[in-house]
Amino acid sequence: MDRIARMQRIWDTICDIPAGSVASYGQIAEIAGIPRGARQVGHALRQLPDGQDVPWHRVLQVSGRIAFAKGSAAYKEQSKRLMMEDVTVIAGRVDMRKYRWQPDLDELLWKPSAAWDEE
DNA sequence: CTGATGACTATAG
DNA sequence: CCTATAGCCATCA
Repeated sequence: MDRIARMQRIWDTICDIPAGSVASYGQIAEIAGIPRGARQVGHALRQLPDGQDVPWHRVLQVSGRIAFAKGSAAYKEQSKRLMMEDVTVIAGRVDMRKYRWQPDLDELLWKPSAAWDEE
């Protein structure tokens, strides 16, 4: 799997996160078929071109914290977007137990590109 | 090839 | 809860 395909799968997986839910970098990596690829998810998002419909703001650290430095422009933007989806953000933190995305088997089967077709 | 880096994570104190 | 450490792994100089 080359660099482009990996990015594409990461973006595709993030696009599956429903509004009002969030996921961690590691969770996205795992679903995209890249175990221990949390940093690669961050890397793919860093390269994300503007004007794309990828809901990058729904991706948080496993602790529920926003990955950007508190007060930075990106931090504010992400916080704002989450609030717009009725996700409560307190001091840059989200309650993962409440908002964490939990795709069921059907949802995964519906998008085979994600979980098992790695070759 | 080697070492540094980073939108990460798990663990220990 | 926070910091420090140690793994992690694709990229890049």
